[in-house]
Amino acid sequence: MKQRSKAGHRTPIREQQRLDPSEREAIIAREAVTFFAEYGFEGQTRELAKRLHITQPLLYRYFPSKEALIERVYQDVFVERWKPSWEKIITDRSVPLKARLVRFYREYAAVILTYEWIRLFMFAGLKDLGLNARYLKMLRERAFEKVIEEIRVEYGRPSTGELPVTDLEIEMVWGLHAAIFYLGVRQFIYSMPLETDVNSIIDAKIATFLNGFRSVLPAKG
Amino acid sequence: MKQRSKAGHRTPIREQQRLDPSEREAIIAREAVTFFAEYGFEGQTRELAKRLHITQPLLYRYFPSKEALIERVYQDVFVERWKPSWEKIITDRSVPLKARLVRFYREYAAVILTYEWIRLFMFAGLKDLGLNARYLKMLRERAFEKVIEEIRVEYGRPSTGELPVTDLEIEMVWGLHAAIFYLGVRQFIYSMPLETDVNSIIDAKIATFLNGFRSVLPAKG
DNA sequence: CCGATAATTGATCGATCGATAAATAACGAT
DNA sequence: ATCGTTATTTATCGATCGATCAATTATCGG
Repeated sequence: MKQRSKAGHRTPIREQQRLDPSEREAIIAREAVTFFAEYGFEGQTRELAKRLHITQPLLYRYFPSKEALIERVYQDVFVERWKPSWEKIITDRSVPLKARLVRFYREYAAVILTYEWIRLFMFAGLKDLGLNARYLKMLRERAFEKVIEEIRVEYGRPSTGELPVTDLEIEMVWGLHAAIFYLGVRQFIYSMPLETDVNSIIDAKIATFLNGFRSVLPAKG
Repeated sequence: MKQRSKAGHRTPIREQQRLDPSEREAIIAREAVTFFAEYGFEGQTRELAKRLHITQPLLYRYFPSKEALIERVYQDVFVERWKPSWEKIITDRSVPLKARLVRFYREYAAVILTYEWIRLFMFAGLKDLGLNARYLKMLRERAFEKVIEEIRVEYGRPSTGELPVTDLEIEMVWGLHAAIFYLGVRQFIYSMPLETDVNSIIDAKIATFLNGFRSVLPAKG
């Protein structure tokens, strides 16, 4: 009782049937991102195949196992979406510090405050795997510590090379990160629409962040 | 190949066997909390039974379905652990405002910053169900709006009865809540131990929160 | 138009899940 | 002691899961 074409005869309607392997693989990976973001990693491969209008065994021609497909999702979302240019934005001292932070956090927020990113990151964390710890370690090294260094320089304090980042300083940065991340949690996990513009909130948070940071800065060297 | 008693003969060791239904039910519910917090709601009933040293069908004598058991977990964690005294703490004007907030948020944090609470709340959110939205609606009415009202009074502004809570004000409270909640996420979802004392962080957050709140207060009435 | 290649499907396996019913055995009352 | 109640276990069902393999058919070069 198939209905490949409407009236039994061949229809001119283009129903793409056989695709190039590379194209099919990309389509599967793309759909897997939104699928696992919605249902979690226990989402069934049959359901994913249904969304793709293909049969479930076809998935296994392109990915050796469900776990391999999930790894691909991790790669596409958490690795590929990281912009190396962010690190340049933070350290570009031809731009005023506050403007740099605003630009970085706005761009970063635009990437992570999506249905896929937030939910997949949370699903991964609850499943453990250490993926989150690895990602946040990178985030700390490539972004957070640079932010602290730039603030130190701005206020004429010793470099993080001389005096390592303090617990209080890193905690301040975590607090800012928490505020932004939580906007995504409210939207995409709690299903509570935000009543205020995200960029406005970010700007305000950065302002109070910079203000509060002065009280945790190490003494002048 | 059972080993009910060590050497085949009846041992004097007290191996509680038959329990009062009320007691057994309580034990099951208690273990279900930590079990589902660890594995999520897709955790298998057979695994839960193994932890309880009982057989899986016994669970169905006390709970008609797995879903009913999960509902019980929600009740025990998100409803039973709410302390009505918190609302009194916030509104007790014989105590200075800042001291009230510190006390409330410390006590509240002590309840929600646990492995069970944080993870179950997140699992529930990802599964939807509307539980989170319901809980946060209650949190907003019973706590957040009271906090705002007290700050309004402190600074001689119109009551929330006259002038409803503004988006900016509620956003400030969300920010404070986010900072505290995220401490739990870091610990119990990302498995990243905190390097700073929680109460110290809360105190600091409240200080900057109160400071920042003045800039979003409505004009004097 | 034809034949080879391979993308896709149909059929199915083995394990695992929530749930049910009947059998067993622990405990209190008499 | 023994008898009835019922907490608990044993056995099992039906559905569903990830995964495998052989059959099918769309597509392209000649």
